[in-house]
Amino acid sequence: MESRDLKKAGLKATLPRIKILEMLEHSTTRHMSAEDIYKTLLAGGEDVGLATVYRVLTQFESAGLVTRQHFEGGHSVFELNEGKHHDHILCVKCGKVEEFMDDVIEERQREIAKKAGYSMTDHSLYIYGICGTCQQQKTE
Amino acid sequence: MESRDLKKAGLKATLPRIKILEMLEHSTTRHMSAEDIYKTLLAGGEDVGLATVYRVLTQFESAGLVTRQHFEGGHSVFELNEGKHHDHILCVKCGKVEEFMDDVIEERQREIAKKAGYSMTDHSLYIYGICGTCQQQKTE
DNA sequence: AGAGTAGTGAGAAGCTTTTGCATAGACGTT
DNA sequence: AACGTCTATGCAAAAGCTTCTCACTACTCT
Repeated sequence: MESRDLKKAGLKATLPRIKILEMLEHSTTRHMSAEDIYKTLLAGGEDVGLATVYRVLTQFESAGLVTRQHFEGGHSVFELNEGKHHDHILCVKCGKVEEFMDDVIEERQREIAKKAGYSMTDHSLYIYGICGTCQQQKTE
Repeated sequence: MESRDLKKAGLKATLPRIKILEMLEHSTTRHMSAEDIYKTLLAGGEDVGLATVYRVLTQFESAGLVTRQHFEGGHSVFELNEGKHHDHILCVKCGKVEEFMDDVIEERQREIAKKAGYSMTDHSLYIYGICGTCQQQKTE
């Protein structure tokens, strides 16, 4: 039952919050926009407002349950925070998103920040490319 | 004279384009938002529209004269493209932006993309932190 | 049950960026 | 230098994403 996770995060277990958390846990697409979540909930017969979805996601982010990814094109997607940090590689053709994790880069970033006199709080790394599948379809 | 650069890029040398290019070349802040540029031009007595600034910057980007950086918070900044690729480190307190370049990371990214079956087209790396100056002001 | 507090939905508002359209301007040709 | 064409511009309106406002509902605690 997810309500436990919510309580643990200091959030009341309300219906929209439970539904959204469930959706993030069970969806096949790990990266969903607020709009995606909203539409899926509506399609599932739930009666939520888009504003609530944004509110809840923002709360989840503050609570550390979820991470917000700022993709290009001005919209964000959210993914469940499952402890392990990672970065993203995305296909510019089909929009597929994969995750990866590299200790060399992580370490190197820390060094760079230190050398520049910064105390690093966060970082974001996106690799853009064309995935294997899309490379085969030589359609342009 | 910048009009030569513009022609070389296949763009007509119009006043707004010349002014914007000059601004990018001579500004002390290397990273300017469209709004920044627009306001500065107005303050300088030029009569341009914000739409034109966006249009011109987009054209400059296509022509390779300028690079667009997607910072968090939903707005972009532009910087003159001077050949050398680099990434950014920014202070979350004062908003300062610095540039850095690290071959280890560049190389590593290429490897990661290849391992994932992608042909890398681009990447973006932002390190967020608190800069030296802001760390000293212990105002929370 | 009642009072107080927190959460919600709907729509309006905010921001950045883009688009439509009539006018102004650049460039090659007379 | 003037002309005609075709592109570029400015303005205002629109679009897309996200946040805010507010009346209302649902919960909590006594």
